[in-house]
Amino acid sequence: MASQPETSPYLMIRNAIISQELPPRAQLVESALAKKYNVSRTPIREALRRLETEGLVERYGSRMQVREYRPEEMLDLYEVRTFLEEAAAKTAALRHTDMDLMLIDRAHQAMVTLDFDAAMPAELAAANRTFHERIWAASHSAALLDLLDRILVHFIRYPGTTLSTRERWDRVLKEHEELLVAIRGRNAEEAGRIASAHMDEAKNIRIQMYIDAQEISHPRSP
Amino acid sequence: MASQPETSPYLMIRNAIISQELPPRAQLVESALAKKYNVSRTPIREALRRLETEGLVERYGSRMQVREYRPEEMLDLYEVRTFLEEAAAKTAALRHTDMDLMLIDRAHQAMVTLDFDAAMPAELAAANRTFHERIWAASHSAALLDLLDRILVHFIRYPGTTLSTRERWDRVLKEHEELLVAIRGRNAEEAGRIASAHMDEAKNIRIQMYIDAQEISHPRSP
DNA sequence: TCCGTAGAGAATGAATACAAGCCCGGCCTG
DNA sequence: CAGGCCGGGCTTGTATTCATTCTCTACGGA
Repeated sequence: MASQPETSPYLMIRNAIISQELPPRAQLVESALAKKYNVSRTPIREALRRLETEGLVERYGSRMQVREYRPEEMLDLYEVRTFLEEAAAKTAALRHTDMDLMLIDRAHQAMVTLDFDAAMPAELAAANRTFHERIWAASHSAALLDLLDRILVHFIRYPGTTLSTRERWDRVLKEHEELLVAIRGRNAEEAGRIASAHMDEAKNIRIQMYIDAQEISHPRSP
Repeated sequence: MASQPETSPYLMIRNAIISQELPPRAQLVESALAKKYNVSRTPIREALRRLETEGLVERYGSRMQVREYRPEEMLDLYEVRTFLEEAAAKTAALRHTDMDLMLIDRAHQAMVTLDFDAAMPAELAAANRTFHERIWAASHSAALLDLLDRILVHFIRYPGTTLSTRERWDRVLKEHEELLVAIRGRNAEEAGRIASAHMDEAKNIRIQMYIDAQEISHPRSP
């Protein structure tokens, strides 16, 4: 099976979790993983510990398994992310340099010129992610970046994107534009307000996606 | 030297860093630490990795050393903590249960009845910490608690407390009282505003403490 | 038939052994 | 004398072996 040690066990296990090859509640047995990835237990242990501190893996006693999210955790994650995005927008408004503005603007222009119909969903998501990343960077706060990294790890486990309709995409562009203007004008309160509302929308779409998924798997009326 | 394996190498190294026994930029050599704590390199490695993800230890190439904070990082940490405390207060206002309120109130009463002059600074700090922890708990957000844990790790490395004068202590009590009222009234915006202002004060005191320390070690006029 | 216990097996935790890379110092040459 | 190259030792990374704990199963007795 897997034989070339191209990447670290950490990344391989991480990818296996994200791709659901290792589904939630899957048992993570060191010796089995060691055999699968053709390394000894030592690097596997290290990878599992790291994944544990990231929160992708959980221990029950001494056994470890892939962490399973409950629906209400998704809500928590979105709410906390909303607070962090608000904080990043406020701080970016106060601390940004001209170079930061240029980078944010470029990311914004890249989104504007993207052809929604021709682009893959992953491309849309990546462009959107870049825009947000550049705002985080403009906050020049290592502590804030650290927390954002930590919280965003959990988002990669949710499939799909909240940018799937043209209507939503256009609204995102508009809100990004407003956010950019507020940051450029060093209007921290306004930037924070816009960022917060922006994330709230994403949260609501996510909730709707979840409800729809539930309806499909457990239809109320046949 | 250190011979009884009472606690984990992780905690022992951590304490050594906090107590400055291992000062900033101290080289962390696995074999040396293993010998010092009478364990093999394996648990030492594990401890170092964990401390690395916590941000207390940093790697330069493959070598590891105790992380050194620059003054502006302290500011970042306080600002981010302020955002998180604001978020926790807002969320606690919305989500608290009656039990949460009782616990917060008890922590508050414990602070009120503490005799400022008789108490040790560590006692004052601990009582204050408990009050804040109960508010975090009342947010019922695991994600928020996780981020608070992560950011607060860095605060333990700063010596002293911002509660050293009676005037400050009384003001803290007053603000806690207001915060408690806002949370009880489920007034999220007000609670967030109070918590934010409360942390801003602590930040400013911290900055003043830093300036004073600088003045002493590098006096401007002899 | 069900409960309790004992034992075997497997999993993690720790220690030791082995491999590879890096840095530093000394030596040699231009 | 200066600069570059080579070698040795130290440090981290990985593998392997040993110890301990925990669970699951099977058997025996009430």
